[in-house]
Amino acid sequence: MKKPVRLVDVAMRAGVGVGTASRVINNHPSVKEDKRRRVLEAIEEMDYQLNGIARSLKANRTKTIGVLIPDIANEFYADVVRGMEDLASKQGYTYILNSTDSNTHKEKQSISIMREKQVDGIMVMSHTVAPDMLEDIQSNGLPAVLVASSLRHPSIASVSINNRVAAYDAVAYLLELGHERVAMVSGPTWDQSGGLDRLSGYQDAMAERGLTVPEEYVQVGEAYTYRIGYEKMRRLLELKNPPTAVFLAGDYLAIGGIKAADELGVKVPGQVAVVGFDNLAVSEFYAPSLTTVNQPRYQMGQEAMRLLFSLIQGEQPGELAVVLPHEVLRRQSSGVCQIQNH
Amino acid sequence: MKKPVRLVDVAMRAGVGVGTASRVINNHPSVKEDKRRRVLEAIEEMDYQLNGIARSLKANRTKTIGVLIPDIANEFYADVVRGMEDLASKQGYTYILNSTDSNTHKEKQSISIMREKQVDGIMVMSHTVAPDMLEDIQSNGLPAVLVASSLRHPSIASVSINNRVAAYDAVAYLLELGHERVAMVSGPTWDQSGGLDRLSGYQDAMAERGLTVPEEYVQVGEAYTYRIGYEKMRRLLELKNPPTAVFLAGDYLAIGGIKAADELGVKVPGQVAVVGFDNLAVSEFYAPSLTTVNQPRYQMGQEAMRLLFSLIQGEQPGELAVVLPHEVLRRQSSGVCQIQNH
DNA sequence: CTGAAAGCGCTAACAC
DNA sequence: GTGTTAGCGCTTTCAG
Repeated sequence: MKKPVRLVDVAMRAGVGVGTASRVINNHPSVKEDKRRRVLEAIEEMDYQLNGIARSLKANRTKTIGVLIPDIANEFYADVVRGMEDLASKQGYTYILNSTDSNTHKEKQSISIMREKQVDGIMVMSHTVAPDMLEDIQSNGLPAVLVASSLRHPSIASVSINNRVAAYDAVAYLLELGHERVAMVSGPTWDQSGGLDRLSGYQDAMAERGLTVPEEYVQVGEAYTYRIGYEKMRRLLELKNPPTAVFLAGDYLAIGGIKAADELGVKVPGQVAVVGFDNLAVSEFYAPSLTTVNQPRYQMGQEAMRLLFSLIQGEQPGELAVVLPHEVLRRQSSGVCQIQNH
Repeated sequence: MKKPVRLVDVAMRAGVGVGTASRVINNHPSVKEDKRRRVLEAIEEMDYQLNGIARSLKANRTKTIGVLIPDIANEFYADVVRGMEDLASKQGYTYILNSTDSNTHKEKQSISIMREKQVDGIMVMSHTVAPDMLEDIQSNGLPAVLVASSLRHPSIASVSINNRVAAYDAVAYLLELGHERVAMVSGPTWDQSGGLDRLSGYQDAMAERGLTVPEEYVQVGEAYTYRIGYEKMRRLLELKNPPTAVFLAGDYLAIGGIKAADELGVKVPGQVAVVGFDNLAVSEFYAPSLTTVNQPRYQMGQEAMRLLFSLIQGEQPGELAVVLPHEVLRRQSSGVCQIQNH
């Protein structure tokens, strides 16, 4: 563990001043060619590694983004993060991640840590942050972008899909197929995850067709997990008057639901049609493959990063609230049993 | 965007010197109670936020860990990372993540960036890093831990399972069930992902029973994806003499494989038994539920972080190469069709 | 117990 | 063009 080489050491070896050495590593044009070469050689010989912390202190800029996320182990968010990362690293930025488990306390703490680490901007996917928390962040000069959240605020940048319309489209598709007894397993309706929007979309589609929804046809899930999908679906299928189609507001829910049907001996899509939401990778490979609503996750991440960069650079972004297109992907679980060719 | 409050500002307001203010925020006992209170009040009133960059520069420590990972969007790695994160944040550490796509160039670049950002230690899950790269890192005084890698080196800390034995156990289970025509879809055998070990485990189990393995029974996958599992399985099932059981070295592979069987009208487990590897969340909810080998991913992450912390603190860890236990989870896809109660 | 001051490694303004 | 130097915000001796 030898002590690290500093820029002064390099300059000394190259026989120049630190200023010149600094100019070389920052590509300032005004350095004579031979000196530049000598500095570069010294860097090479001494295996010099720039200290980014010192640079950041001086520049008051860390080239680091803070990302607040409910849970990195959730594929949906992980995909969004990957989109962010790919764009960020292209610009020389890194990010620090914090799984908040949708826990307001952890969120506050994370934001505080990110502030302490002097991140240049914040991505908020955690869906229990209060708007005033964001206001607070922004007013402290820290750019922020809301991602995949249904929270709306005139002065806060955001990237998402239109959850209400997406859910509406999914349910409309089931109705087109001729179903009338369509039930829904929603996600949480009390946070900003879009659960409430999706529920509204469902209700709108039903109402528009003049279909009344029995109370027990709406099962509100506490989270978007396999297990909850399993449990809620089980409850629906054991009704005296079970639905012929179920829209589940997440693919994890939908897969858990199909599993429940499978165990009860209820055929999907034969006896009950199933539509999910998100288009996670597995949905294509589940048996039956899952009809679902695609959210462009990777693209959301990229778009959000683009937005955040313009905010960081003090530009006025063209559109503050970016809404990306969704798409209903028709696969086996909803009943049009076209076997796809992989 | 008002300019941030510094510690001097706080000290001034509290009517003390910066030194004293610094002692207060660092909980030094030697500060008179009234001054401490005044400083704390000033901090509160001015909404002071410590500048961690300045602190890090002085302390030569960032409380940040660098994590090299093939792809954060892969559930396996994401789960490990979650384990790391939970332990790290408990100790006040954050982490920066880099998806390397098992690309040596990106790995080198990531390591360089992490060095520049002065991380206190590195987690390596990326499985194409060369041992000498790690040596190099360590000799520069940067502690590193290899996670879920089959790379072995006497002086490098690591956390993993025994992939060879785990695969052996999985195949042995199929053989116990009476299968003799057992095929395998492996992962990459040329990197350090454990693909080669798992293949060896399979071969050992077969050889031990005196079973010869037809060449076409071993399908080497280029990655652990659904699609590759699908393709390789299809190839196996279309053999003139197809296997009665298939061990696929990852759950994504296995699910893709079951999908292929489903499309070919081959019943799982009726006509072909399937065993996967990893025990990803979906494996329990696939229909049929997937018999698989559990890797304690979350725990691996925690264990690795524990190891890295002791390295960072300059301690001699008890065991440099931690091997965690695996477990064969018997579910539906291998043929013992016990319906589990969820 | 506490204030003053040096210094972490870098960049940029200033002088030559 | 290039060397010198101040200073980013903090911690930590060193005096007192």
